[in-house]
Amino acid sequence: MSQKYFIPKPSNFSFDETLWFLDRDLDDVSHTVIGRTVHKAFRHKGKSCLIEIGDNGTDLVITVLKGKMEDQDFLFQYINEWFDLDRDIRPFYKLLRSDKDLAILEKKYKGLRIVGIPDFFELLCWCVIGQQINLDFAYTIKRRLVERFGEKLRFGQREYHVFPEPKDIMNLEVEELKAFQMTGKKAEYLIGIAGLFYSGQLSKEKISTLPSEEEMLSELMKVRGIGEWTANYTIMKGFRAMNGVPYGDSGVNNALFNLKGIPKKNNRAEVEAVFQKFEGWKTYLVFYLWRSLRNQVGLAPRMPKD
DNA sequence: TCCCAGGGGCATC
DNA sequence: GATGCCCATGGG
Repeated sequence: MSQKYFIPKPSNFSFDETLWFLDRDLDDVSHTVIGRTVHKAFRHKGKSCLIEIGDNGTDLVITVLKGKMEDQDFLFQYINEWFDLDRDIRPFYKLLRSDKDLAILEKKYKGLRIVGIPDFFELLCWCVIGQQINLDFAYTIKRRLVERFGEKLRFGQREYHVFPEPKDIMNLEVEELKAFQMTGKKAEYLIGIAGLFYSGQLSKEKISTLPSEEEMLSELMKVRGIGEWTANYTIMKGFRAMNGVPYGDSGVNNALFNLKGIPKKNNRAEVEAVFQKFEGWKTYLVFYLWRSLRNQVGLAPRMPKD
């Protein structure tokens, strides 16, 4: 008999939007969407397991498909962070309604919540890999890396992968990582970040205890390979920060061009002016703007030419 | 051929 | 602090 857990769904939460985001038309090795469920393999306290998350109407239903999950608190906390469940997002919708260009985001994507990346090491690796290249290519590189260095879990006909641990990356040579078609600099950053995690100089606990988002940003930006964009992306996706804005992000720029006609370049002041009205909910606005770039699964991004 | 992708480091002034 | 260049690859 497999273990099952239930987490009540909060109001203003759309599991379908969550699934849409996890799937999109991208090839993310970190999880697998099957029907109206998502499968994910991860490691906790040295043990690996595979879980399925589904929806019975009133609850999220978590089934442990393989391995054992003895730490229920960890599991619930993980899913809470992953799907941003314990947040009342009504104030965000109130702010959206106050902007005539953005009000449509509530109507179209009601119940969409931020989908995070709770594993801090995975998150930073993903940031570095994704810098400056298109998403399809970034997911391809990540898949190669995970399939090569991450633990494999087989269940049924499928093979799942756990993200590699710092010790699996820290002693690699730059040339080994360059073979995955990343730049030499990115290879250096990944190896360096893995070393910082292994030595304990960088950890989720350490960043979590900082008293403000500003201090998190400046601490993160001390790390080689982490600039303003990555630091903001990191506090958004890994620390549930509410005012992270990855300025310069092409997705944000494209969305604000589509919705508000704001230029895509040299637009810092105009972009800041939009976000200034969303104090306390800036991260949510970023996420909804990204959502607006794609319609449904399988459809190409909607990005008008200049 | 050129520019852009969910950038960042570095040299140079 | 701002500016320009480099990195590597795929797609338009």
